[in-house]
Amino acid sequence: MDAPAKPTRIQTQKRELILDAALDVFSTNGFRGSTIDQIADAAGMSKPNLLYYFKSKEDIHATLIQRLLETWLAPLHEIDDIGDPLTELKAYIRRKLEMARDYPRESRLFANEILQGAPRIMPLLEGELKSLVDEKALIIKGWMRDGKIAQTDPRHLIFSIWATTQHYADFDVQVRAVLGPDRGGDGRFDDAARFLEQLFLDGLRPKR
Amino acid sequence: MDAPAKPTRIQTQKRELILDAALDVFSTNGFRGSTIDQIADAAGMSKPNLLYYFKSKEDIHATLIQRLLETWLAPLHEIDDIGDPLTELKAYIRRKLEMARDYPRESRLFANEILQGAPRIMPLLEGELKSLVDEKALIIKGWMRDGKIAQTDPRHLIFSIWATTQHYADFDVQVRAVLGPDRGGDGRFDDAARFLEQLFLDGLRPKR
DNA sequence: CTAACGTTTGTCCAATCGGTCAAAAAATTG
DNA sequence: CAATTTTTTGACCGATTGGACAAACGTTAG
Repeated sequence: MDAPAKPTRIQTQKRELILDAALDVFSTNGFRGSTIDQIADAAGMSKPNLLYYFKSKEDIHATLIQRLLETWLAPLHEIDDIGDPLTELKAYIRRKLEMARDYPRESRLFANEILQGAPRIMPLLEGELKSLVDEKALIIKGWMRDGKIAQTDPRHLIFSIWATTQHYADFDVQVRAVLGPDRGGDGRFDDAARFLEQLFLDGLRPKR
Repeated sequence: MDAPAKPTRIQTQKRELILDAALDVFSTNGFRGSTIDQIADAAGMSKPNLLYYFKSKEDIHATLIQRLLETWLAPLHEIDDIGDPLTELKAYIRRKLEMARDYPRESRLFANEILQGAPRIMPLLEGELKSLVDEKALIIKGWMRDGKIAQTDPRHLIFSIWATTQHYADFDVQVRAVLGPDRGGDGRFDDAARFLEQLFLDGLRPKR
């Protein structure tokens, strides 16, 4: 009957250590570009030892992806039609930007997966993600009908928020290179936050 | 003295064929995720035959990247302060969106490179790209001083245009999955164009 | 025809890959 | 302590990889 056999303290610790190292490696090299040896090195253990905790490279990656998705969609879940629409959207943009700042590795892991055609999470995109977006698009559409925000395509609005915020994680090296060492430092996320708020609220047309 | 020995007709033809096949393969699998055999298969020739035209996998990739960058920055080059600022920016957004539609493979190749830390093009980002952005940021800053467009950060404005347009190439499978088979079709770029124009011009705050 | 040159491929090689295994080393339990 | 279980590792395996090479094939010029 093979009971699950609850994990020892060492097991949970080491598994966590491996997952953190693997996130480093996978997020910068992609799945195929990463080797078990690299991950084992980064985790400070031998390859067979790593394979004692995870039965394959796929297994590590799958665990990582699954965990990622839970936290990744949380900000979108939080959108509801209770508060003020513009405040709600501003808060969503801010949360997404904070995630790009605080969890850039997760963002890049996700980007790598999508770039390569999402072979491992396609069903999830068409299922859970699509219905979540559909649901939030309806809320946004309601705001538009009530004249609370401008009339536009709610789905492309969501895309544009994803794109602009995740850009600071996924294209980090480019952003840093262009801004130079001065503003490539810590201030760039504050600058981005200010800019995005203005863009999404009022656009570029000058006031008159 | 080893003259360059001008290439035969077959050589230029086959090299082009290989580059096209390699663009397919590299853009969906990344550099390390792609094999010479895959590229050779896609080009309809044997591996040694391919290596007769390019001396290594690196060589193919480098050629591809170099070529990409020439065309990739062309739209940004075209921005000047002769025309009307808002029209100029609208045109830039449109051109970038058309490139995402017509050259998605190039966009993904670039994204893959940046995601992995831009190991092969870092100097170019800090040199050519940075100075080009600096130059255009100055033009945009001028428009802002003249009150032609709203006061904001010109560099983050450029980032947001890159992010929102390239998103439709790099995250294509996600966009399609979320929009569903109906709007995942051909119309999505038109929808995106309409949405982005409104976003960048007037934002989301309702008119009153 | 034949010599010269450009093109193509089958075969091979060393390095690296994901993963196995048995045996040693630690840790835990009685 | 000894017995048992968990953890760690060195050695190894078959498959895949990037690339080399020489031989074969094709084409063209004399």
